[in-house]
Order: sequence, then structure tokens, then C-alpha cells
Amino acid sequence: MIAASKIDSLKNHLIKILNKEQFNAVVETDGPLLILAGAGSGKTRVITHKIQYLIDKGVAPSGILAVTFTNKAAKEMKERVQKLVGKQKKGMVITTFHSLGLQILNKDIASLGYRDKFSIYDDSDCMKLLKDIIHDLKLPDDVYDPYELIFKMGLIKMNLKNTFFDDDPNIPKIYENYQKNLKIYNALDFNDLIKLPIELFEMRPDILEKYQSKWKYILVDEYQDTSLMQYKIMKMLAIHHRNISVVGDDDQSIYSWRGANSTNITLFEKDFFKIKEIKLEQNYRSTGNILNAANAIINNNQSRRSKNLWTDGESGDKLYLYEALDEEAEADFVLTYITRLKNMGYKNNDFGVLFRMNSQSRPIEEKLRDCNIPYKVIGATKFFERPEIKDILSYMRFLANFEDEVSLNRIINTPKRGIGNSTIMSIMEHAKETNSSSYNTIKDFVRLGILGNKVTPYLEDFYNLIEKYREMIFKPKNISNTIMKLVEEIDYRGKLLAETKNPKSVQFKMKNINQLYQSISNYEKNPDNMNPNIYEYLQRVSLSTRDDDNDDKEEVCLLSIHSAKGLEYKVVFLVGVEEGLIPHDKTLEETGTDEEERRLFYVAVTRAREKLYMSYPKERMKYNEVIHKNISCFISEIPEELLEKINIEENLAQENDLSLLLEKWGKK
DNA sequence: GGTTAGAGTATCTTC
DNA sequence: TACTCTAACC
Repeated sequence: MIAASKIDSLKNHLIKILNKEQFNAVVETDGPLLILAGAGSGKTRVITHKIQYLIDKGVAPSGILAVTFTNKAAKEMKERVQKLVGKQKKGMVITTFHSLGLQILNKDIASLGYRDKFSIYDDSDCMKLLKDIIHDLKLPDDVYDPYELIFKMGLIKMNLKNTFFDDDPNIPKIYENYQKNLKIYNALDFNDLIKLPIELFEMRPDILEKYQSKWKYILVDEYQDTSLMQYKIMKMLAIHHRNISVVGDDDQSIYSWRGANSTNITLFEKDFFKIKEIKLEQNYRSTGNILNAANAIINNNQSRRSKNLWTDGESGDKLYLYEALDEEAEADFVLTYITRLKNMGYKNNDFGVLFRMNSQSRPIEEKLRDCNIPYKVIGATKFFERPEIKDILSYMRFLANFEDEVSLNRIINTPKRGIGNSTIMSIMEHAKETNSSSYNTIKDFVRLGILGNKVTPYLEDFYNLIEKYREMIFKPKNISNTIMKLVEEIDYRGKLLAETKNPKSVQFKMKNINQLYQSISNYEKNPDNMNPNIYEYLQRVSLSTRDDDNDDKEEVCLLSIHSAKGLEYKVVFLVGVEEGLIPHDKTLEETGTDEEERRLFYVAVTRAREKLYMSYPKERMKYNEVIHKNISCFISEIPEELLEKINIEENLAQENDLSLLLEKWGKK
């Protein structure tokens, strides 16, 4: 009775705050449901309220699984659910596909013949591994580019290609070695985090059943971005109770290069049959003009489900377009308008500067710094991928997993300690011959003095160093302390100083390392972490893109279009709307169609709530050469009456308050 | 056998 | 610009 009245009052509340389609999507809890949600149609709102609704209906939080695509989306969903249901969310799993896979593997990977405490390799680790393999197989490294190989390994691993393409017999050979080495090194790549759980479920139906009965309600966000394998996991988990809601927008599918497949929507309809479908088409985010432009653009795509976003809001400003002389002028343009809009009352965090490539952020960053406007770059050179951080992390990873040869290779002579390439080679070869790990081989070499009087002492020092810190790092709550001591003992600062003529960069790098200590010690101190240990910390790091900073700060956001998906800004600056970038040359070349690029452009446009400024430089420096750029063909798909070209000089002349900026340009 | 300087070349988007 | 590889040097 009590539960019934609680649910009634929630329903009454929901009816007031949601539109009809949203409401239906929330209360339709049982059975398979496909929610096609256009940009800005309140999709996260639906998911979070649905979770609230389920809980009020009496579903135990631990029976709910919500999976999204990015850390950022998962984090946001967690926060919003927390606001709605408070502390009740205990036991609920809201996570990304990759960490879901990791969670499953952490429990049962032994059943697959893998060992516990594995390392997780990111792309750069995998590339190193592939380079070694190419070298071992004596293949020409100009033909076998590790960057491309990573992609091919992924295709093979994810079964996207059953037969090996190219008819190149070396590709399967490389793959075989790649897999073999990963296993020897006790390491998984990102694809393994998705693939191995499936193998586990196939091999051990009892484990699958456990999860099937645990997660009675499953919600999938950003469904259009799931890969075939990710879909397979969800299908395995949900196929019996069929209580699965997937939310997605085929128009925002921008990850096909990573294996995402919007035909998963068709698969879902087929596998789960008799699904309900709800379309959310009312947009609450953008002005009419922005929305109309977005609709006009996306309508040029042939393969899409019909959907038409509408709003009952105002039509607002036109979309602005600015043609800059070069990248610097483009950055000046962005800053001029940020300043101008701030004078009108906009705050720093109302602005989002979007670009296709992370490297485009640099000129804007410089200008922001000059003008003393606080900003943050999301995603760019990811913190945990910075060389100095990777060096230290490699020490940590090796201390945690002595079989991790990629990490060993990175640290064995970093900083330089007299262990050169040929020594490393002979260690690795001997290890392979004796079927032993390199570290065991080092131990033997040191003991027997095999490498002679010159190298042996160096090797011994390294061995003793590792042994010493291995002991320290496993003491409870001693990770950050250990790492701090380690960095000092190996004189990492000295290494940095020796490598550069620019002491400022050393300072910056050491600051980053300090931030790493902070991150570790935060992890150790957090009472939510029951048993802080180096394995768990490293796993978290591998899957995170450093978003420990709060979003609430008043800072201008710089980010790629890809990472902007799901976010919104009052004012969006979309820079570099030029041929070659959007649509990107490489993508056109690889896929032969501009549809995904158009979707990307669509995502960018629909991030804007009130104002959208698009710009591109007529000239761009690339590898020290001036390249002429043409405006993106997508611009011509926007109806002319929605576009307004900006002439910045004219504009400035009208506004005396900006003579300051003009003066600044004069200085150049 | 290891280190260093200088030449040569290029990684787009994310977990 | 920044990173990787090669060749000459210690």
C-alpha cells in the first residue's frame, strides 16, 4: 500500500515535469524498450528518472545496471541519480562498458587461464609491443605501421573480420604473436576488456546466470556507439528477463572507427523482438535557428531513421560565421567574442570551444592565457599519457606485475643507468629461450655475472632498486609515499634537466608528477576505497581520462567534438570548420563517405544552446609549411537565411570598448 | 657496448 | 613542433 502511494505520487510528479514521450519512456520499465532520443531531448533526464522510478517501485538498487560509453557520461549520470534518490543508490552499478568488463574479469579471469593482477595496456603500450613483434619477425617497419596494426588487431580480435584481409599472411602471424605476448606479459588491451567477459560467459554459463539474475533491469545509454561485442554482452545479460532499455540517437553515432555500429539498433529489434519504441523529438536545449540548421545538415544523410527535432522556444540569433586569415586570427576572433559576451553577462563556463583535433586547442589556449581567462582543456594530452607520468606509472606497473615487459622496457634504462639496447636484447632473448621472464633472467644474469664487469653492476643496481621498492609499495597505504621516494632516488628531476635546455618544462613536468602523488594519495585516503592497493589504482588510471577536477568551476571549456557529445554550452565556438578537418581527409579516404563526418558536425552544432560561432582559418601552418584551407562543405548545407557572416574589423569599430584588443594586434 | 646529436617524419576522434 | 631513428662518438 505504502509503496503504491509512493509510486503514485512520483508518477504525478513526473507527469508534471516530463513531456508525454519522456514520461512513457520512464514508466515503461518491463520488457525491451528502444528510446530514440534526438540531441537535447532530455535523454539523461529520462534515464535518471527511470532509475528513480524503478527504485520507488521497489527494485533493489543492486538489481540495476546502467552502462554508458564515456567516463564523463557515467560520472554525470551517477551524480544526477544521486541527487534524485540520495543514498539509496548503494549497490547500483553505473559504469562504462570497459569498467564493467574489468569488474567481471577481476572476479573470474582465472577461469579463462589468465592470471590475476594483470596490466592494462593502452594504445601506446600496444604499439610498443607491436613494434617489438615487427622487429622480432624481421618484417619491414615501413610497411607494417604499428598505428595501423593496432586497428587491424582490433578488427581481428573483435571478430569484425573473420577472414584476414589483405591476403597478407604476416597479419595473422603478427596477431598471433601479439596475443601470445599479451598473455605472457599478463596484460590485456582495451578490446580484451570487452571480449574476454564474453568468452567467460560462454565458457561458464553459471557465472553468466549469476549476473543475469543479479541485474534485473539494464539501461544502456549512447546506444548508437556500442560495438557489436558490447552489444553482445548486454544481450547475454538481458536476454532472459528482457528488461532492457536502450537510449540512443543514430544521428549522433560518431565512433564507427572504433567499431561502433548503429546497425545494432536493428539487431536489438531482431534479438529482442516485440520491442517498444519511443521517439523523443522535442528539443529543450537549442534555439530554433540552431535546431533548424542542425536538421538541415543531418537531412543530407541517406542512412538514418526519420526524426525531426523541434522546439517551442525562440528562434534566437542566427549562426555566425567568421573567415579568419590564419589560426592566430581565428583565436583572436574567439577571444574577442568571449570578452564581448562576458561584458553582456555571460560567464566563463558558458563557453565551449570545440574542435576536430586536440592539437587545435593550442592557439586558443595561448590567447586565453594572455587574457587571463581561466580555462580547462578536456581530454587533450591526457594526464596519464604524459611521458613523465607514464614513466612513473611504468615503474608502478612493473612493481605490480613483474611479467609486464612493456613497462620493464620503459623503465630499465630510465633514467639512463648504463643498460643499453644490446643488453636489453640479450636479456630478452635469453628469457625467451629459457621460457622465463626477463626479470628472472636479470636476476640470474646478476647472480652469475654473465654480462661482464661493466654492465653487471648497473643491472644489479636496477635489480636492487626494484626489490627495495617492491617491498615498500605493498605496505598498507604506502603507495604515494613509496613513489615519492622512488622518484627521488632515481633522480628523475635530474633526468629531466639533462634532457632539455628549457628548465621551465622540467618544472611543469615535476608539477605533473606532484599531481600524480596527489592522485594516489587521494585514492589511498578516500574512505570509500575499502582496501586501497596498487592494482586497483592502476586499473582505475588505465580506464580514466583524468576527470578528477570539478566541472563547476567558472572556466572556459576547450574540447574535441567527440568529447563534447552529451554536453552543452550557452555559447559554442566551433573552430576549424574547413575541408580536411570536418570532413576529415583521412576519414573520407578510409570510409568513402562523409556521413559520419556530417554526424560529427551535427553533434557540434547541437551542443549550442543560444549562440553558435563557427570559424576557420584561410591559412594554416603544418610542419612549417603554409597550407591554404577551404571552408567546410557542410556550411553550404545550412540555409543561407540562418547564417550571418561576421566582419570583425567592422564590428570592432562599432564597439569602442574593444579598441584595446585592436591595439594588441597592432603590437604583432 | 652505451650515449648523444642531428636528421627525418608525422597520431584524428576514445576506453 | 615533437618525437623517433640512425650514425658517429665516447
